[in-house]
Amino acid sequence: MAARITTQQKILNAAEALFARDGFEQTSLRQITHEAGVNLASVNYHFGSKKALIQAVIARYLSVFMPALEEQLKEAEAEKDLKTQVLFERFKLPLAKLTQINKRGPDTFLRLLGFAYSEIQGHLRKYTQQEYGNVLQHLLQLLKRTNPHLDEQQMFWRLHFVLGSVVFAQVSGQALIEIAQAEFNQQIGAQDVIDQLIPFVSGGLENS
Amino acid sequence: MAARITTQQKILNAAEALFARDGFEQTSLRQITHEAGVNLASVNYHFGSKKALIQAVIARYLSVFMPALEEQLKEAEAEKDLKTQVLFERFKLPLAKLTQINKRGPDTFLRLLGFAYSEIQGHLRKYTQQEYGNVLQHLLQLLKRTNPHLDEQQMFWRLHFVLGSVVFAQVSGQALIEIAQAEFNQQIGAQDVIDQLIPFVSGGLENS
DNA sequence: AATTAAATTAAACGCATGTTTAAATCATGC
DNA sequence: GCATGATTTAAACATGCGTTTAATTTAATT
Repeated sequence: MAARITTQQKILNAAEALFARDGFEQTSLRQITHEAGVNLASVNYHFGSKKALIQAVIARYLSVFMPALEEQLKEAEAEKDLKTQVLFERFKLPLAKLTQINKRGPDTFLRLLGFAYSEIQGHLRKYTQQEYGNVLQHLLQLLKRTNPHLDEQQMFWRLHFVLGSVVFAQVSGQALIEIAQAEFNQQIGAQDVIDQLIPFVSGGLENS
Repeated sequence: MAARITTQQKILNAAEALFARDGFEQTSLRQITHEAGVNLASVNYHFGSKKALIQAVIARYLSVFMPALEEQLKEAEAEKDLKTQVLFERFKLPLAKLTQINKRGPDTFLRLLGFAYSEIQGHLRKYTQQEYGNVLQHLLQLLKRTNPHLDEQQMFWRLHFVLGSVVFAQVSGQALIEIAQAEFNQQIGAQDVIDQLIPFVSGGLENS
């Protein structure tokens, strides 16, 4: 078959863009189907429900991101004097890989993640844990190695704080970028935010 | 007049509890009025709209918190060898003062703040800036003093990351607390989360 | 006690949402 | 080329929302 875009793909593409821009609850199926140029009922036909569509959108990104991250963690594992910040830097490549889904894939993914965490807390955590629990365990193990001074409980909380910072930076990101651009008179992109974020979360995680 | 609870207060009390638990958009006026034991229409009669009710709920907390914070900042100002972490510790007292509104006031306030930032971004920022801009400026000035190695732009981003961590910790807080309790077999409260959070945001902000 | 204003009430309005239905259209395999 | 299954379509459905209305009850004032 030719590279024709199916209805399912049209829906996924329109949905991820709108979800990333406005959030899951703020985006209606009517917006999505209008944007995709398909019939309203086709979402329920192809995906079953809005909730299932959300899951499908996120799953598409996780299926690219997570294996790439695991590969990076394997490499980090081999480093002899591993530092927290260097470890976090290794998130950049898997993130960049998401351009293969979408030109603005990295931004899209992080914003989806942000909304997913603030809107449908339980679901995503469970799904990620179940599907990619080993990758997250690997990350935790490496962080323990770079931060032997932190006990289990401290590590638990700080990891979630790190996640919170990332998520917040993306969800509020666009608004903040605009404020920053006005304030500092220079062009700022999502990548710059990541570069600012990494020393912050590294310092936060490491602090004794 | 006696200390009878007015309809307005009943609404405010029910609203803040439900808002803090489920978020602003997830909470309907029908829930609120049912919980408060008043008529549905009374919200619009006394407050004008749902949006105005949200603002009233938040304003009640800010009007207690912000002056108390300003007082703390004045004292910090006088310290001779001020550290970032010590500065952040000064948030604890103003937070604790919120028990005068509600026994669970500190928790409630932080969760409201979290939802406010993730749901109605623009509004709150503008309102806070307008009403308590001087307090926030004071905080910024003290942070610059404890972190002379950071330039304007770094400080801008890190301050927002700090805010993001706090907000996230509260919004996802209850879910995380339950996970933590199951994992570590001990009672954990919102105060413990704050205690974990302070070294994290301090370290993140300071990191060179 | 009568009058006037404030507050409460039940009901309905208008609108947007996710979902379902049933008919029409398309594609595919025999 | 026709029959069968998959897909698309327009319409309606059921529900929940914030808000408004108009009538009633309560409270305060004269």
